[in-house]
Amino acid sequence: MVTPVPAAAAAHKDIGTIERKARLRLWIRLLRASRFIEGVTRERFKAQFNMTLPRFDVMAALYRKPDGMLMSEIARFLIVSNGNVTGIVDRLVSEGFVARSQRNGDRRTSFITLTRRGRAAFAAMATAHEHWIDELLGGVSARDAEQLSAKLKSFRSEWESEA
Amino acid sequence: MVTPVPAAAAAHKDIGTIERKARLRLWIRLLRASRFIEGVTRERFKAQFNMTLPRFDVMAALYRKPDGMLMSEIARFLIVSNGNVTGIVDRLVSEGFVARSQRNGDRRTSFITLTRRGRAAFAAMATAHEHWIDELLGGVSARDAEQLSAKLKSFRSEWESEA
DNA sequence: TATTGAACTTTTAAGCTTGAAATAATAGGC
DNA sequence: GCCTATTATTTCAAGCTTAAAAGTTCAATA
Repeated sequence: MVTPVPAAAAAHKDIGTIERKARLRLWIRLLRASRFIEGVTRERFKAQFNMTLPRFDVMAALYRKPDGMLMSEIARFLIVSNGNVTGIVDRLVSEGFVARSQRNGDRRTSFITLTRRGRAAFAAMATAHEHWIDELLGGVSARDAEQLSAKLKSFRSEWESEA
Repeated sequence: MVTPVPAAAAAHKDIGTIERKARLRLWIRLLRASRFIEGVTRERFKAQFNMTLPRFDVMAALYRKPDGMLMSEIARFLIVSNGNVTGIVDRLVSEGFVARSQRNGDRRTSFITLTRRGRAAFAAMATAHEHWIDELLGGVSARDAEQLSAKLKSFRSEWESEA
């Protein structure tokens, strides 16, 4: 006959299940926080700079690489599809923020670069953006932010090496 | 004349700037991790269940509320626009996973509920989803996950109360 | 050099997303 | 009972996103 042990009720769920639920909860909260922050920044980019998040992201990627990037490099860096980048770069070109420059030797590809105007516009937006994020993440101490960043960095590189 | 003090070069940036940069770095890493995880889960939902992430999200919201939700409640819970939910619920209705039921007394609104079929489909998908997230967040210990969840929870509620 | 396969990009269709405008119904004040 | 403001939803246009297909160019090799 089985003797009931009320205090051990939690043991009905094994350790794996408890861990799994904890990670799922974390994922849901991460997602909600991301959506919230993206919503706020999207609105402000639109209102103050007439800019969208995807275009800002592409400009941010290009800002780090004065010599330019290939379309596929931008896509990989931003973790989006190639076809996606085509449309966004098209719009940035028509706005005069980026340029496609011919690459001698390979006519399949071109280097995408920020124009002078694009660099200036990005610098202004990036400053504002940095302050918005600082405001929105104000509840996170610099120390926590560093620790968490490091954790996320290793998480990413683990996966990237497999893929 | 200013005496150079090489060892104190970092002091040129004040504390505020350092904190701001740390939070920005955190945000960028959060965003990249989210995109990566969403990419993996999107593929698997499509391949294994012919389901999209937004539809799964709506079903997850409804699963918690057997009595149903208003369109605007779903939108608020998922942090998306009202118009967005209309299209997603339309498709879920046509797939037989959710139903709109008349609400006596207010003809503007209806309660959205999961159908029996929707509940069964969701239960299967949710189990798979939970395991995918567990796998993808395997590098995060249950303890870390709990701590971080708590941090994110308070972050959200601070903001929600202001908005 | 002709062919074949790989690399890179664009196009396409379907679906997601937003913000704003349009619709519809309710509630409250007169 | 009307008028008005409010509430809730849908529609719409523009843009974002993906996966798959198609297009273009290059590189290797027979």
